[in-house]
Amino acid sequence: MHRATLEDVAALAGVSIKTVSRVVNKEPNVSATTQEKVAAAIEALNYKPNLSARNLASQRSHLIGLVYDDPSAYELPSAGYIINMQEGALKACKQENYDLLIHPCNPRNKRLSKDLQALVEQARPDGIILAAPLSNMPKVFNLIEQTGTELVRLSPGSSNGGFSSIATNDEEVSAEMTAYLYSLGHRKIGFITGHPSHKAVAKRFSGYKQGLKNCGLKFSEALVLTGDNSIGSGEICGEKFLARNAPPTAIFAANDDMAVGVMRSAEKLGLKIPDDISIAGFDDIALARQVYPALTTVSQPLAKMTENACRLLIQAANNADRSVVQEVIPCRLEIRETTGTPRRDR
Amino acid sequence: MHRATLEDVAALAGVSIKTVSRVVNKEPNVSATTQEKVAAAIEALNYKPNLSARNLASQRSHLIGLVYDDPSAYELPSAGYIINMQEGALKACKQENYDLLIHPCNPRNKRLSKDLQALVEQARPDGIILAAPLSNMPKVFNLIEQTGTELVRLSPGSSNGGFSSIATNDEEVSAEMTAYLYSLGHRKIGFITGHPSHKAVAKRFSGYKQGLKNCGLKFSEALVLTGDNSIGSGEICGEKFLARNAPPTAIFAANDDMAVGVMRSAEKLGLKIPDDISIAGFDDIALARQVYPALTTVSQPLAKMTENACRLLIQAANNADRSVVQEVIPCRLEIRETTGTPRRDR
DNA sequence: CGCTGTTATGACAGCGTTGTCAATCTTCTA
DNA sequence: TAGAAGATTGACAACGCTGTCATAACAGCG
Repeated sequence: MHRATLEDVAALAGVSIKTVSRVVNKEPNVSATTQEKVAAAIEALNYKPNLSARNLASQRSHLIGLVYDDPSAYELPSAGYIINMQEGALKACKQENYDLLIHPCNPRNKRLSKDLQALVEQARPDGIILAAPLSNMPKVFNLIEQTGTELVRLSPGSSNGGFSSIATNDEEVSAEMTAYLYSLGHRKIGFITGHPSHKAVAKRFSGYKQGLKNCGLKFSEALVLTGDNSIGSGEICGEKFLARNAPPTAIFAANDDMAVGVMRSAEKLGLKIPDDISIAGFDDIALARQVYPALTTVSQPLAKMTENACRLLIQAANNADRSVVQEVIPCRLEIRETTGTPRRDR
Repeated sequence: MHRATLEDVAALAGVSIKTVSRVVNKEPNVSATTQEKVAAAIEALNYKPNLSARNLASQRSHLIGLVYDDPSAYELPSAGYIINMQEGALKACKQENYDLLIHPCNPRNKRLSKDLQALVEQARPDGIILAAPLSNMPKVFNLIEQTGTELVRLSPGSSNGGFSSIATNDEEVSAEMTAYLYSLGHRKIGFITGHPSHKAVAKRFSGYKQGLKNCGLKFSEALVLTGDNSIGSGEICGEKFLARNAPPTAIFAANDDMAVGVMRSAEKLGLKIPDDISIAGFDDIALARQVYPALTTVSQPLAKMTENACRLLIQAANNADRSVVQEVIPCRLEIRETTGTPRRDR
């Protein structure tokens, strides 16, 4: 099955291939009548530009690479996270006539550098989106920078002046969640922090402290336990909190998995959620909606983040405009069923 | 940053570009000494072939399209499903030096045809993998066939002679699960079937019937309820079953979501799983491992399926060998904690 | 030693675009 | 109305590779 080329269209429209190319690419300085003739010919022949030829001639690949932690190396709950990121990136790519290359990779693997180099040097995407936690590994983003490929980091732990990034307001929204718990009547709000390597967790913790301060509560080390981001660790921390004589009336966990763990520990003790204990998480993973009662949490605008990142990269590819952009997109409190007014008698 | 081309390598090695091309593509008839010289030059210049140029010249895109139902149009639990499919396809692509284009699409959208046409005619992948349930829509696969793009259908409801496909043994493994419940001592095994449009569900139901037969139990309509594949419908069916005077001692649901619904209904009634009631699902979604107790289910070799599909397509692209292959990959029983010996006193 | 058949190598023409630059045609200004 | 400025169009050379075909080198044979 033969596919129409510029030449075919040009012949039918009675113009040169360059003029057709101009119409296809919406370049200026083509008369209205010519445009119509060409458009008709394109329609008649169902002409679609050949991407390989276009890419070769224009020295661009019209490809964006989305690089993230390989989920098959872990437990699977991160799937929803990845799908959300893909969704946003796909949306932007589709609109801009780009294609998306997904590239899960395992940072614990020694071949990581080779692997990334393969992406950059083989497929040669016009830009790369680097998701957390990879976005916080200098080894990774320096490698990409060296190749000269445009880069946007997602949720960077610390803003590095040299790179564009899209971040969320983890700290502020954590303070907001704390204030929300306060507003329900809670005065003893426990916090479960997570693995320290996860930069976002540190921000959430500091947001919690700020939130207490804003409400006029004072921070107490006794109300903080440390987990490792897993459901199991949340369960253990939950048990510790709830075994106390005067346990907190609300527990805010730095991620959803740990919050679900706390829910399990409460169920085991026969406590009623949220009457006996309010629980809040962070991330809004799919599980947060699937547990019963549904978990109050913070949802991150993941799709929006990758979408904007894509747009940034495509813009840079178009303009050769290498300005550094650092955007912050706010998270949203997702109030569901695990938070409520504390019991009078506690 | 200038990238080495064939010409650069050829100059350094003192041969023609065609010879370098031969070495790169492992074509025959290059002397050992020449090969070494060229290999050294490639190494020295860190030469990587330009895919656009290669694709343009060879009339192939070295791209595989993975087409599946858009998860953002639904609830999100399907994320794990998609990630698994991507995983297998990525593995095969990486090995064969192909790239993967992911293409979620919404079959309820009127622009579906346009959308698929855009994929086929713009990106021009060398092959397309069509996931269920899209793989069962003639409108969809006929459209792709018309474009002449190589196609593999995943889990086709009915084998259509004209297309290659990768399927699972849903029927057999459902019989196996039924037999497993029998072997635990269950003699009254309920089944919850799902939305009839889901072809796989019908196969699972018929497998259940076959399983009963194999065990010498006789099938009874009274032990079958119909849900709609959702958690909620599973909960309702569970309530109906468990409210009976002599409820089944085991319930096998046609998918995990409904099985989780049954778990909820049992919990509400204060029943202990698996002592009071055994529950089994099908799919092995992430949630199956996250609920407590963990759900006994059937896991589908999704990654393996897409991996093989990819291989098939790439082979076809290489050989111009258009033979139709219909492969069946067996599922695995995932025995976890929701199934056990039935109580004596029931 | 000349002939044939095989192996090894290179020259060169595409592949279907885009980018550059020159040519032509209009329109406007003085 | 000549000349300048701008708008419109096309010729042609890249882009970096693969495929085809011609040629060169070399072996085996009578």
